[in-house]
Amino acid sequence: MSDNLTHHELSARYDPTGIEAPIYERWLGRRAFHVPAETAQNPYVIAIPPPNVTAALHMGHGLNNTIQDVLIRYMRMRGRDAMWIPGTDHAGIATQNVVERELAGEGLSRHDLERDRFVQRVWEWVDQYGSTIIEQLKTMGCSCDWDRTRFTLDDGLSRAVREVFVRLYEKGLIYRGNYIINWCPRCRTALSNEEAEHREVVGRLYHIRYPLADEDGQYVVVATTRPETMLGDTAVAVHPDDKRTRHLVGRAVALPLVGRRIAIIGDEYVDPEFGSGFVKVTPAHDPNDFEIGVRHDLRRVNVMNGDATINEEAPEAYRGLDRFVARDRVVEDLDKLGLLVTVEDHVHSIGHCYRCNTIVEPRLSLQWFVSMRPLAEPALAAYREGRLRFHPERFGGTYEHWMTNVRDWCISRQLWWGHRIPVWYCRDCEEITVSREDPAACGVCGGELDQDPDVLDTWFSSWLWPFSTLGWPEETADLATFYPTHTLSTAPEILFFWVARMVMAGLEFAGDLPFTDVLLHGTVRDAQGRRMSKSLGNGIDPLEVVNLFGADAMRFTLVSAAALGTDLQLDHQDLESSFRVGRNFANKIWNAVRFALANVTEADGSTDPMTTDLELADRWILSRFARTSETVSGAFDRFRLHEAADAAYQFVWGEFCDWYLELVKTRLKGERGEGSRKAAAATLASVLDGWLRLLHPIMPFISEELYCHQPGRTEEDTIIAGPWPAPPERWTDPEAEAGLDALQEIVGAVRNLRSDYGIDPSRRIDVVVARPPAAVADALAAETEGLLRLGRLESVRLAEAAPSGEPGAHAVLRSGAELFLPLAGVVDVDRERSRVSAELERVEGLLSGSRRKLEDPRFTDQAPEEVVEREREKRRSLEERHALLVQKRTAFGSQ
RNA sequence: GGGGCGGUAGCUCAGCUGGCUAGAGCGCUGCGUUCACAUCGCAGAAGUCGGGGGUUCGAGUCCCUCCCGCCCCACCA
Repeated sequence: MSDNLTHHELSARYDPTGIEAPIYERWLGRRAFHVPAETAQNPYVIAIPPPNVTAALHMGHGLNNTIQDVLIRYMRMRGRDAMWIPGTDHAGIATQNVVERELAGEGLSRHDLERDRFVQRVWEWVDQYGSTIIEQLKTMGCSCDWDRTRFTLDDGLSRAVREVFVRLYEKGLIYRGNYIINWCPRCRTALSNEEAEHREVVGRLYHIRYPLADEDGQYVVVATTRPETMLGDTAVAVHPDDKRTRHLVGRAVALPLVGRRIAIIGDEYVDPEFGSGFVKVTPAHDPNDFEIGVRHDLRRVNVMNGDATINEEAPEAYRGLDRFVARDRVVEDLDKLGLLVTVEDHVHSIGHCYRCNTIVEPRLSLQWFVSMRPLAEPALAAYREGRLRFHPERFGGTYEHWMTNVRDWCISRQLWWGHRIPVWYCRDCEEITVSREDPAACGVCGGELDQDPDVLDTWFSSWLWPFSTLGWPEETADLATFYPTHTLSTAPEILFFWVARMVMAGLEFAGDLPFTDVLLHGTVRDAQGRRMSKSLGNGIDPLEVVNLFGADAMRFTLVSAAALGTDLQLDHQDLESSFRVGRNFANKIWNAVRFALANVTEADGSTDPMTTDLELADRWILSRFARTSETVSGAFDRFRLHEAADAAYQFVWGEFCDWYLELVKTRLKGERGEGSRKAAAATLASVLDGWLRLLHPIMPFISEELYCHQPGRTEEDTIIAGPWPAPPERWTDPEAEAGLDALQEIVGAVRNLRSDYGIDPSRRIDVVVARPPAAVADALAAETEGLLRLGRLESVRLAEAAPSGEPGAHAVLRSGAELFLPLAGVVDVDRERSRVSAELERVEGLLSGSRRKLEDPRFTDQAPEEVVEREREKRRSLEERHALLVQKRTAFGSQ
């Protein structure tokens, strides 16, 4: 709270500047986010998806971390020991790339520095820039337990990585082998299947003649999208049953340009329906060909270097050429030899490096892998047994599909930044040492050891995050108390990279699921629906938004725009229009409270409204609050944050401000007596306090600020710790709701007629309500004063019937009552006649539909009783209105 | 080649297990210096819920099919 600020000093406009930061400091000062393991009875835990240390905060982070903070704050107020673990990821390739780029600016490569100095340099970079995103989260209001901040390269987490590697190795689930992997020639490292992003590109399909060896003039035709790989061909395959081609099995072709004699083999892999029926086989550059090679014991000729230039395995003419230059050269040379048959455009999907977008080269390489099948089984079972849930549910299917078809995970990376692979090779014997501790010498022969130069995939530390952050493999109090965590909120694109693997790791190493509920939020897009990205320059900086409108405005806007399972659009060129909803709402809240606080005393806030002489409006708002409270809680419980935001918004703006405050204004001034004032003030104070709490998870700053301004509260009081509103059952009051509903309808009808007839807003007029049902009459009697004020009326009169023969405006209400505004000289008979006719027509339509339903015994027999009853009620109301309207029209007709 | 998502007012989207006289915000039109708020108030116009078929007493909601966007997965050269 701003120092000693009283309600008199609240400005007419909400300005979050100068309010948010001190509140955050106050929370920190009270250690409001910290939960000691020793005292946690009923924990609720979220582990943050650790942002890359290289990352700057973008709207995706804005959304995801808002969601997590909303859940954490909600649970904290509900009395849970809500603990949110923050931290960052070392992001192997991404971070190494950033620093290498920086070096390039100095004309250096990492090799100029050598390994140790390069890694040192990355650490310096991380120390300097690494924590900015964490600082930025604070600006957004994130209530993380900062004492528990972790980094994936921390000592503790590194220990966890080694432990896991060794355990998997000992279990036989980690192996090393020569396989075709995805290779990024720019990053010069292997990638996992997930790290190769497949995108459709228009390429070419080249049809090439391979002359039969020992058979002048005869040839076979193969097709390929990567002609340069022919330099590494070691066979041509046909389907063994293909009548056209099977007779050639056992013969050989002379590989053009290379001159190698290679066999024609029969293999089931070949699709006889496709193309010529002949397939070139390059075991070192294609996963299928690799498999064929295994079956037929073919040579594997790797024709490329790590940078995808052609190596010495190929004829001299091509050596040193980049793969795409070589491709053109090969095609050109084949053409000159008359061996190029056709070239056609061909759309196909090829892998791109997820970090630098370079086209990935499938390449034979010696790498480390994790066998995933055994790990996937329990992870799949957990989902199928309902212990692991996805929101929205459909992602469960995606998860299941991936798990079912999971392939082994290539975990070695030819990088320097990351967790070094804990494997040592003996210089003197064949022994491989895999160890938790760095070994001094070969355990078998005592020879010198060399550690494997590679590091692990960055996700190999991320998949341990929910428990490595809590101290695993040590049996810490944190681990015992806070594991398993509860909710994981993240973007769907890392479902496989991270979420699925965390489930496997949690079950395998920590003995339990890492979380029970996975919340996948949508993508933040720009006004044209494009994904926000640095390269498009269409991103929005959350800090800029916070500066302009405040964190609460941003958070509210994001939450209310992100319905479960949907993307959200924001206009980066018009921040005001994008975030106006939240900004205006914050201002509305500010002013509502400002007004309320000017009208309640300390005593009012501590009075239980139920002990006062409640009037209709009081009973109504208490009832509405009770319902809203339930809706909001239910929505949070089901991860439907947007619904919670929506319900709170509608209640605060549409009910509390638009109706309740308007209705109690004069009462608060004591114009209707002290008892009436007291009831209004106590109700107001109570409901206000309640909805500030409802809003706190989404709008933590303004709710905290205003909460402290309430009478009787001091800076010692905070809203953050709760409690969450739990309105008593007896606040719910259907009768009051019906009464106010009737009042609202009447006010609405009066306003409508006034507006229609262009009656000067300052002119007070009379109204006649004819034949109101008792409940409506009671409501009118209870709130006559409110009705007069809101309808800008001079008087309201109840009557048996609307005056006939008198010029005026008419409306028929849902209750069957009739509204009449005597407006001699204003109301135009023709106009009134057509109004009534139009209304009659509408009612007739509805009525006939309703009758048709009720006359059908199948409806009355089969539909639930309450539905039928509601329909009868509707018909009754429509019939009355219909009769009245007919009467009106007749009256007009006779004039 | 599989799988999924979306198509509801001019725009962005809600509408969950079928009961809706289909909603919100923005925009638009008209009115407004009512003492919390013009970052406001009041009123209004605006929808064949993508097309067609089906199930049902009843369909925006379920099924089939077609059209149009988008996404994910996949080793057809």
